[in-house]
Amino acid sequence: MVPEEQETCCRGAGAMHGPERPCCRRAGGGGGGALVEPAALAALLNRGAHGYDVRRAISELTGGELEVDAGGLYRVLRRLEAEGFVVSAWSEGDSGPQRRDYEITSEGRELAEDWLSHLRERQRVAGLLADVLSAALAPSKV
Amino acid sequence: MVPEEQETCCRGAGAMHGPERPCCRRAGGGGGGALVEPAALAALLNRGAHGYDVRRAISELTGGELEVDAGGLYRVLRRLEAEGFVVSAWSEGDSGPQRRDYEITSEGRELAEDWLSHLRERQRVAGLLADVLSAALAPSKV
DNA sequence: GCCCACTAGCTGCATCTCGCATATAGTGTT
DNA sequence: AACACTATATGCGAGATGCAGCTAGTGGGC
Repeated sequence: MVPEEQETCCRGAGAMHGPERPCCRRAGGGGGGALVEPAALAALLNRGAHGYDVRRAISELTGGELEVDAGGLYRVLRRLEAEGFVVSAWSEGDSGPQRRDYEITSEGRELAEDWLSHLRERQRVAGLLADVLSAALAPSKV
Repeated sequence: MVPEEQETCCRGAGAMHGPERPCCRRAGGGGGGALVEPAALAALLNRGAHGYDVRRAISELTGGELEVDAGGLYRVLRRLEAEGFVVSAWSEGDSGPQRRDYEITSEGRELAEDWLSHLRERQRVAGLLADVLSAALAPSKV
């Protein structure tokens, strides 16, 4: 992993650098849409883990393209638990800082399926709009 | 008065149906990411028009898949003007309610190009995450 | 005359996600 | 002791969106 070229305007879900173009700047909030929650679910589908590990898993599963904020991830995990999509328990006996082990529930699995279709839909709409934009930018090149 | 049929979840940013799943519910804010601005730019690239017409144009260009909120659209247009990406003028002489005609500037065209690559990137990331989710959901079906 | 629908523009308000900074602990290293 | 790394968590502000509501002009039905 050699991230020398950080051209990616949306490294995480909206990291940017150039204060020039608002198009990128506007990725601040929901810029790319909700990504952390589905990413966390995907990581937990593979295997139960604690938050810090989930973060690493997300990075690995996506080839380092999705680096989620740790704070945000913990928030998402707590919320998912409050809504019954994951369960957690303090992992005891280990040395080191306390860890909270998460596991996905059957409801969480259903939620992941919903996310899947949702993401496909989002992908489709983004492509559709991109095509429209592309056509509008180069009408002569039809 | 609680609206019984709240089908609307992400009608604009990605049509959905299930009212239960928070995956859809969370489309409230940045749910599908910024779409109104690029859509407005695409509409104005085709031809200058007033806001209400831009809204119709967006709907038509996307085959009715993207129905943006009128209020939000006006807000976006005003902001785009404040930043120099479009210009507007009150259209006079017409009967009926006052209309503000918008036209895209050369800077707006550049912005649209940025949006294009941004959308392609977003499309790619959404697809990537969808693939990861898909693989995690059906590991046996490799 | 009165009410309503449609076009047209605009403003609040609530909600959601995200990134960055910061606080807390425990453990191991220098 | 100071520092780095793991691990969890909270505070704060920014952006984008949807919904409801307000102003105004025009025209149609009762």
